[in-house]
Amino acid sequence: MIFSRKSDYGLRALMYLSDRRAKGPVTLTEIAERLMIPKAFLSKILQQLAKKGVVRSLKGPSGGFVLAVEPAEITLQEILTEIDGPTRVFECFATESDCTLYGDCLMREVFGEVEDQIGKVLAGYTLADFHLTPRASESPAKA
Amino acid sequence: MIFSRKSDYGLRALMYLSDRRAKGPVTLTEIAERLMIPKAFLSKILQQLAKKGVVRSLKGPSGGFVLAVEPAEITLQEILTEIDGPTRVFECFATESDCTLYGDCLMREVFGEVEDQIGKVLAGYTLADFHLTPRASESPAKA
DNA sequence: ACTGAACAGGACCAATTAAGTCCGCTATCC
DNA sequence: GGATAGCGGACTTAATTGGTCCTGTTCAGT
Ligand code: FES
Ligand code: FES
Repeated sequence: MIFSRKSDYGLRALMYLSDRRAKGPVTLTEIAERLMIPKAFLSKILQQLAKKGVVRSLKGPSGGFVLAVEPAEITLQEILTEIDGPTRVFECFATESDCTLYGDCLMREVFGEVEDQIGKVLAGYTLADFHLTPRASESPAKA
Repeated sequence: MIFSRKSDYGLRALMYLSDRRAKGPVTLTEIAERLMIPKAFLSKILQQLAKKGVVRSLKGPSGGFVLAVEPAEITLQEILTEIDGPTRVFECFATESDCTLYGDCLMREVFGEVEDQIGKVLAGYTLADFHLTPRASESPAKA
């Protein structure tokens, strides 16, 4: 699996925050319950995203998390990289006498290409493209 | 890491076999030593490739492994799939009430696209494109 | 100031998967 | 029939991922 469960959780949490930004901070507990994500684990993920500036966290009563970026301004690639770190494609273990160690093994080129293609796809989507349960639930905020 | 160490080992072993096919079977021991791969582990990998028909194994004295396909006829994608299984990109854990579970979440589309792109790159190379130590060593077979 | 609601962060544990080993078995060549 | 080479299943170890816990710290409301 290229992307971890952590990414799944984080991404969905961001969708949730995206959907209800402008409604004030949302608590960890709410997100975790609604999205069926282990609370303590999600806490870590959001902390991480907070440090990267993707979300902002407010302490104290009536605190919680709010999205700190415009949904249309952050790409899927950025999100997944913040959560999982850069996508490592392949690491060669060749030592002297195997492969073209001294220089220009084709492998490096091939896997670089793979990495680029992945990046290109992911950079083509922003958080604004994604929504949770677009047809069900929700309070009638705009309807 | 998308591709495992197993893939690295297997791929390099295939390069090795590719370079010296037509020189008769090569023993596991030789490959393992030359390529600095744990012998017992490489054994498993080659067994697996033998079952898939990528290499052929000959038992007994003067046995060993030979490539069973034309290097130009097998793509990188095929090789890596035989070794690591299909590349899984993402698995969503959404349950009722998160995401568009009921149907058409964009995620599925995005990650399908990623998978396609990876496949496309890897399918563009064949084993014939790769060689070990092209400039060093080797007996003067064709030189 | 005090209380209680929230997040912060470090240490820790559990589950899964990847990597690697062992050993008795089978086929083959001479 | 013995030495040589691969087979295959069970096993162990190491690494990564997923997840918990507990002790802070911050802050709104009183
Ligand atoms: S096979 Fe690893 S660098 Fe070429
Ligand atoms: S976020 Fe998982 S299916 Fe949509």
